[in-house]
Amino acid sequence: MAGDTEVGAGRFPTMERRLTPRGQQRRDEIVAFATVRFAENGFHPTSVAEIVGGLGVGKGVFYWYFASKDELLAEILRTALRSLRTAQAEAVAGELDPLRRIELAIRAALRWSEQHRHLVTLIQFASTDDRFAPLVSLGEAVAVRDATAQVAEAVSSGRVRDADPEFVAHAVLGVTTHIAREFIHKRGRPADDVADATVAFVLDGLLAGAISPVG
Amino acid sequence: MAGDTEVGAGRFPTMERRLTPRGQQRRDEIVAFATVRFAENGFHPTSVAEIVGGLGVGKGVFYWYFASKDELLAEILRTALRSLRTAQAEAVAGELDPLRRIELAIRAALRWSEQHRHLVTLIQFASTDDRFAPLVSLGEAVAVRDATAQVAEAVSSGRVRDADPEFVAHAVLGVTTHIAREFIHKRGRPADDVADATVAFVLDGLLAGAISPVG
Amino acid sequence: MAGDTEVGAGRFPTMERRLTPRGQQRRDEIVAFATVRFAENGFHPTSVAEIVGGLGVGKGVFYWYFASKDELLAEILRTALRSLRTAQAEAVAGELDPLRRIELAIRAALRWSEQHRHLVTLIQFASTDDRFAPLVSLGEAVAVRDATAQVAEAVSSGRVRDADPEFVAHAVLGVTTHIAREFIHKRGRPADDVADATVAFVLDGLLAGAISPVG
Amino acid sequence: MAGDTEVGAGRFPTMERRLTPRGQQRRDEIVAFATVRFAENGFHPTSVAEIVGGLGVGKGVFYWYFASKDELLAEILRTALRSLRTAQAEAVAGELDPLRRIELAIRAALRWSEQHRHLVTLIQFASTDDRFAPLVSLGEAVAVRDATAQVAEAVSSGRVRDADPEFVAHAVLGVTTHIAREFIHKRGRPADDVADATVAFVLDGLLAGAISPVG
DNA sequence: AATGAATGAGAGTTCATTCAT
DNA sequence: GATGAATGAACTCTCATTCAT
Repeated sequence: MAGDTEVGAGRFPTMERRLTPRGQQRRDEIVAFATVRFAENGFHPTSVAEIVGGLGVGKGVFYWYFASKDELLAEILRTALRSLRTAQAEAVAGELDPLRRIELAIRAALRWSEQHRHLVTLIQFASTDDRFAPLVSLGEAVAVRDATAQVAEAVSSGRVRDADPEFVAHAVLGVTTHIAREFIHKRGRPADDVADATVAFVLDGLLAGAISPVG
Repeated sequence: MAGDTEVGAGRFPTMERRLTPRGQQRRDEIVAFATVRFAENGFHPTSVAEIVGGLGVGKGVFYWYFASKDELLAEILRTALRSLRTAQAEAVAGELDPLRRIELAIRAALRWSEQHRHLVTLIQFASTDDRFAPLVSLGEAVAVRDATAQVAEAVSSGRVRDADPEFVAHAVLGVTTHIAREFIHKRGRPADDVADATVAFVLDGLLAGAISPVG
Repeated sequence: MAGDTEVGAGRFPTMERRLTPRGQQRRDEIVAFATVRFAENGFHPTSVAEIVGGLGVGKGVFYWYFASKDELLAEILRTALRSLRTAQAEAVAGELDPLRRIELAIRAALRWSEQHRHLVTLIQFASTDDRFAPLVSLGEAVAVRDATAQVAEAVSSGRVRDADPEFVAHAVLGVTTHIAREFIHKRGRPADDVADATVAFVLDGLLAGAISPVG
Repeated sequence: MAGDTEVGAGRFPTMERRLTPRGQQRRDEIVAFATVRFAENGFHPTSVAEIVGGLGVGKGVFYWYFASKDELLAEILRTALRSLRTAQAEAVAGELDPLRRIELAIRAALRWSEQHRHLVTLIQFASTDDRFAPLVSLGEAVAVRDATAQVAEAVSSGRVRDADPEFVAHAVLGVTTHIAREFIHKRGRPADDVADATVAFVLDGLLAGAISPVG
């Protein structure tokens, strides 16, 4: 994963402040609390007053740690995408087979989604807002780039049908994110079960393994 | 498409008002203008003042035709989802083969997305907002129900591998919507080209038709 | 006074809004009330809440008529400077003798200062704030330009000692504004009496007419 | 300069604190930095956070040395006015001729203005704010009182035309301060050149030394 | 049907000041 | 002496909505 630069570096510059352990803890509290509220209530409808009120602190505290409400969301997104990326990187570490890497990445994404449903909701919202969408795109781009490379390799070795690797990578991303929301979040299915079905769909589509051949 | 009831009937009650042709035109203007602004600027950041200002009318006009800003969005969504549904229904009309019906529905969805990118953006946003998400879910539910039925039929006739039809239907929906945004909206690819690749992915997954068998 | 263009046209664009007579009246009320408060309390210490509270109207009213608090001050300044300019222009109208024109302009300025002490205070404050100083400079520039021309003419006809006309014009401006504040505003002396002494000082300085010649 | 009492003793009581040399230096740094920021940015718009941030110290430092932001400005003003007064006193020391004393005081004021433009700006601002204006008035009063005495003496000896000495003193003050801002600060002219013209204007007005007598 | 005017709660943000460490 | 953290009132400004005309 060479060239993996920090995303969204230009916009929403992180507030650089020397923090004591107590300060760092406060900051984390704010992030955690805001993440839940943003996800459950929506970003715009959740006010700064609500956040600091919920934490029982003064308004100034918020602006001591974050330059703005936007910047807080940007930070949440950056952290979330980095976490997802890390989870996937760890899952595929050591695996050389491209198809297995894709499978492991899907499983990792679904497991991550199961554990971070609020972040998934926030990422989805962010991708609909012009100010935050680039952050999400950049975050996704890393995963897509990796998946694209695996597919390309599998295609060239003949183990995957001839298809545009980038297109296929996005198709996999689309399946995975939608399935996570629909089956893991809405219906509470276990990530691992959902992953089996997702991997099957991604590898075989509708037809492969069907009893009677297509007309 | 039996059982197709009007979605979201309870909430956001449509303002029933007898409108003159001139009045209907005004109303349509508002809907059209607001759709674009909501999609480009975001729903929350777009104010009613901006909408009426952009149309050069007074604020009263807005509230003459719509009970609230929320209700306007609800109406846009309802109309949009109905339009998509209609496009798909027309596309599959007369076709009896379940796999062909699915293919045609995908193609119709992509073509519709190409022509209504603002609505696609709005639908995506709406699904992240608790107040509007049910509307979207209900709208999607119709398409999913139909696709589920087709898949079930195809599975029972052995033409599709044994899989949970509803899961597969959602997988198809996930692929289609993500691909529409990524390739049609962001990159401006023609819907028909994208549709070919999408259908291939949905039917064959990664493996089918590969040269060398999987290890 | 050819070339007399509207000052400060670029910054602080006036909010163009069609106003009903009632609206115009409201707007004027705000201007009048704010002028007094700004002058007595200071611009920064006077809040918008104080203004609307004092008028017994809602906060929105302020922003219906003015884009911002800054813009309101800019408008007050523009109006004030235009009023002063007009008063001076009317005072010198028809007079051809350059020295008499200067005298009449001084008298007009002092009389105007007597009647608009709040505006004088505001102009002085504005000239200390980078955002508003250009407005004041531009306003003054008109008067200075005119005075400079009169002085130049008087110098060339030998009726005024050889001096840099622009410098002298500013010197006259400096005397007049300071004297207005010190004697008319602080001590409440009548403008006309003060004007006599001011004119005498400007024309004669300390020495002219002294009994014994300077050493 | 008998009767020269410390001005503004009642308000803004100076924080009496025994300071180490290091402490005194810190304090001076704050004064110097704040003076520039107050002058360039405005007093109200410049926050304490900005000042301590610019010096790279914590907020506590500020409040260790100054009771409040207002008190800091008061101190800056007091120091500035004392400095100006001292400069003038030194300039006229030993000179007995009243007209020469006035001339020397003007020259000293202009030279001081050239070297302390930020302070000049601050003094001007302070005189527009009710809380600080008395400080400035008191500071000016000293100079005016002295000038008034000189003028009175010159008038009684017949070397200056019969005029209200206090009025004339203020007229001189008005010319001098305005000219300093306009020609020294804005246009960067050398103080000594400007002083020549200022003294000429003050002594001769427009007319003295003109070629042809006034009509 | 439509307008301009008004509302006022509430938004995000700032800031002088205080305080525990 | 000095820090980072915290306070919370006050600030400017926005906005969905209502209403008299």
